[in-house]
Amino acid sequence: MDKQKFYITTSIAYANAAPHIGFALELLIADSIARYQRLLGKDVYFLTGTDEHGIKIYNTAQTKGLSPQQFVDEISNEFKELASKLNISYTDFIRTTDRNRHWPAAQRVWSQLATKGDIYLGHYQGYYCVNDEAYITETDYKSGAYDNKTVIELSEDNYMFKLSNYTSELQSAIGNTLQVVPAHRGKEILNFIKDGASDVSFSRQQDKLPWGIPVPDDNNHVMYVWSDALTNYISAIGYADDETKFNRYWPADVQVIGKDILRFHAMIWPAMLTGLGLQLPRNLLVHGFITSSGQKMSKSIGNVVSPNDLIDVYGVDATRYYLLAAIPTFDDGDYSPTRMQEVYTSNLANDLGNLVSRVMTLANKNFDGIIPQTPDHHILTDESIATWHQYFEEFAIDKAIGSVWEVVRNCNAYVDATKPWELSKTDQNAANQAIVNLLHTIKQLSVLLYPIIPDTCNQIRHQIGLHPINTDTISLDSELHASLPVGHQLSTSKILFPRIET
RNA sequence: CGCGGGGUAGAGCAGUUGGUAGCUCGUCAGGCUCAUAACCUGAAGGCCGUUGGUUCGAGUCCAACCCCCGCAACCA
Repeated sequence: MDKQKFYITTSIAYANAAPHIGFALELLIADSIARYQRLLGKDVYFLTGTDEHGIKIYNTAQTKGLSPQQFVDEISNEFKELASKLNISYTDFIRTTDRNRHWPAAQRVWSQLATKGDIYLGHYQGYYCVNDEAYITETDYKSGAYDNKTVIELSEDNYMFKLSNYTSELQSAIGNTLQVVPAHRGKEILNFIKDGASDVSFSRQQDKLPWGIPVPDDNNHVMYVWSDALTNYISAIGYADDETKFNRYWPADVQVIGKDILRFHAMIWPAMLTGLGLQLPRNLLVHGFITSSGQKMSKSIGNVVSPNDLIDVYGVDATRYYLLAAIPTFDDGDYSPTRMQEVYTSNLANDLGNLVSRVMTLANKNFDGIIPQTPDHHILTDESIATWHQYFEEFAIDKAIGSVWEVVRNCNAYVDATKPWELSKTDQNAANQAIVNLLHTIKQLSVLLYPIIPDTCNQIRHQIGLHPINTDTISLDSELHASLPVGHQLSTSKILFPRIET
């Protein structure tokens, strides 16, 4: 295997509730990057998964009368179903309850850090809610949410991780060996640790947290979230049991996360890796949150948007398009039914769908769908292709899509400018030429948009008589530049995005 | 209090090193008929948060202030 590797991860979703649209966004960002990298011919390893330990899960399972394992099996499946419904091209799905792959790796990480002296027995001081049987944060406590419950302040033995030892390493890594995208998120972290990072607790007492990975050599303790969940990124690729695989794929090229878990991924995780003597992930891509009609999504407001509902009404690709194109990749974005309808109708049905439809009809009417000549004009310029590449390399998915849409609009303008239906009355050859030029561009679009709306791209390719994109064998250059051969037969035309009335 | 982000046409956003303010959607008016009543062209619409400063000239630099959002460490 001489292909260049590309390792990309999403965060692992916490398996205590049904999938949220925010996680759909994260899956899609990662998926579009993974697909793009495959177009470049790389051997892409795309990891996602679920985080299945912790007191919340333990308690929720009890409430439902299920064992914790039964419960997380169910939830984990829901996440897998969402991923397949969204057409996510992941290559691996890691679960933190996986005792064959994950536990040994997490325990190995622990032992190595302990041997190095980075883990010590210290004290956790904080709040604990007796009713919920859960540790809570000071912020939670002060928020008022626990006013009716019994909250005690406690101090107990916990294993701590010497994050404080790694302050200077983190400071020199962020923005260099570890790129935080967008860069201002990195600044946020640097600012935060400028007076030094504090140690974090790595374990909880087994009697209070019965659902987790045992700490090596101490039965009274169970791993707390950081040492457990963060290691998924290396446990999945064989940190404990497959050195060859591990050496091939680590370090990760991109780790996609939400802004809520930035600190853990930009501080604790790189510190752990440094302690283990491993390289840091090259990029940490931080996306924002989705608001619902301008408001924070919350159950109490009742404005939570389910990714499944969107897919049911608009289809996978329209959902993918909305989340990737209409939500800025690096910032918060808004979802509203009105905007969804607008984006669907305007961009997908009118711009793209109608373009394909009108060109197919022209091709059938003018030369029975049999390609009569080769293109002589490029609507898609090399410059546009370069821009597309650049945005994908920068992970600015929304901008990459925007650059392609310019081409779509240029195609529509080109149809109107050349007027093949009029030309054909006086100069059939010129009319055919314009149509061939358009078909060639549509073929190119089916490649450029593949990372975003893969099904649609393959449908377009089917209509113009081409095989689906096969990223195992693709050569991006020839796929983009080779024209449909003279004599090539197009297939039948079909509406890509039917109008949806609401 | 502190740190980070943001305040630009009705809405959502771009605006590189300072030099006549752009894009998408929406609105209005034309054009076209190949197409999913789709497409194309044009127009209207902005004291670029406020005030002061630097400059021949600032959305773009400096200062102060106002408003919105996030973070404020164990939230899995």
